[in-house]
Amino acid sequence: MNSVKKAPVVTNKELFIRKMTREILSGKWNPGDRLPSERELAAEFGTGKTVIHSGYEKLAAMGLVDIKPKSGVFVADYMKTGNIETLNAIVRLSGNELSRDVVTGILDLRLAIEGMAFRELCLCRSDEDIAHLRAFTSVIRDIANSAREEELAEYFFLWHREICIRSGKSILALFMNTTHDVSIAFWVNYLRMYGISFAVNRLEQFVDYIEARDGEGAYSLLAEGISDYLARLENI
Amino acid sequence: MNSVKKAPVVTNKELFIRKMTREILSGKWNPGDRLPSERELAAEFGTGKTVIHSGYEKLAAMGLVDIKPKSGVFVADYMKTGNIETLNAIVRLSGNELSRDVVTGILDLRLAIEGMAFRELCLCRSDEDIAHLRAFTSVIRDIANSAREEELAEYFFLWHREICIRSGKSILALFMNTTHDVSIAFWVNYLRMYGISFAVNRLEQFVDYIEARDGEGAYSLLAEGISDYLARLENI
DNA sequence: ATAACAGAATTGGTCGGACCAGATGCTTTG
DNA sequence: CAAAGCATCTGGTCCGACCAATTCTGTTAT
Repeated sequence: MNSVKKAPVVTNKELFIRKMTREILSGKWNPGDRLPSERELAAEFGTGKTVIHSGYEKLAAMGLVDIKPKSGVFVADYMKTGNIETLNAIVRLSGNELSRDVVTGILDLRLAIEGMAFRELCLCRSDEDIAHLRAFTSVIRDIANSAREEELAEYFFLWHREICIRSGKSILALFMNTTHDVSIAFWVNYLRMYGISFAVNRLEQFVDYIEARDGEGAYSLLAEGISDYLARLENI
Repeated sequence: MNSVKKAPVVTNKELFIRKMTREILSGKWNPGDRLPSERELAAEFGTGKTVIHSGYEKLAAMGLVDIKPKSGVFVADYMKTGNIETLNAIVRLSGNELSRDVVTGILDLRLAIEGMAFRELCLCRSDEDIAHLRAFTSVIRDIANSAREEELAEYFFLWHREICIRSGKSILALFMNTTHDVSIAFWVNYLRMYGISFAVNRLEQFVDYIEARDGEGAYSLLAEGISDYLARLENI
């Protein structure tokens, strides 16, 4: 667990992005507010204009900021006009501590998307699909005790993405990918709450349903698991 | 409200991005291929390294390219690791001509997400919600004949996004936003196929269902509309 | 007094070249 | 033959200058 990790150099660009993200998400600025010009901030940070510009571009990609060319940079109404990257930014900032509203929303979505994937997969599954999923599950079980928390969460994410890929509806997989950061935060929480062996057993139950082509069964298991998770959150 | 993003002058950066996007999506490069270094391309395009770097960053955000710091830039396996931005990039490049697979996938997703929003909204709707939606519908009807095709599509997109916003599940709205470009392409097609007045009448029917708190009715109308659209596509 | 207009100031967007540090690969060395 | 050392390659950051569109401001004409 010797996480020497990087962190040796924090660039001005990164510093600027972090500061603005924090200020915007904390509500220091309101949607519609005009932010300081690139030149002002460049002077304040003691850097060139390019650094600030590049940072603003990144913030715009996260949906936190609205750049009006030759006019100014404004705080976006990110809850209305934001995208999934915005959500990822929020998650990154708040670590694994998500508000219950956000968690509920995410899980509703997962149920909608992954539920559809389960149903489709049950209709079109091949023996090879089953074999692959079982092998995948075994791998997870094997590394369960040696892997780091986030690493394990990544595997669970990949397992469920595999469902979307093999369902034949590749768009669903693209959607799963966009929720990557959020999903990792969720799985870390989930694994802490239920324990690893419970979670792995769940995966095997899913495969059983898919093998039996029981789409409704798989869906119900997913729905039940999610509502139980939310109920536990209530009690905390 | 970003409607028209005309580029009066095509910058080198934009030129570079377009060229690479075209080459990657056309299959000239294969996933995993190493792309030319920033310096090489800078020389080829007769520009500085910053331009290429910034362009590569954009391509990475679109999920088309995988940047390995201090090592190289590689073509991403965008169909597996891409996100919705990738899809938007594809749509932008291919104009409004979408493959049937993509359209089907998108509509499945819309049904999953928006269907959930309709059901939720029917449970929690206020009189103010109804009034607002009716007013919105009227506005669309009024401008129907004077607005450009894309402009009108934008309004239909915003109307349906409003459903997600007012459903109370703000995450759903964020998801809708990420599919903006794709959705516009869809609506342009839809309006050509069914005509404007039919489409506007649909909106009013939805409001009627919401007012009656008939979530299943709204869902069925949406599902039936989508499957009819897909059936018509078959026949072309 | 007000409206229209010209030009100045301000804004984001682009650009090229310089420097940095990590990754790579070839050469030398034990 | 393998390991250490070093030259060279890579992307990442940064600066300062220039460009063009927008916005502000002060003047002029009605």
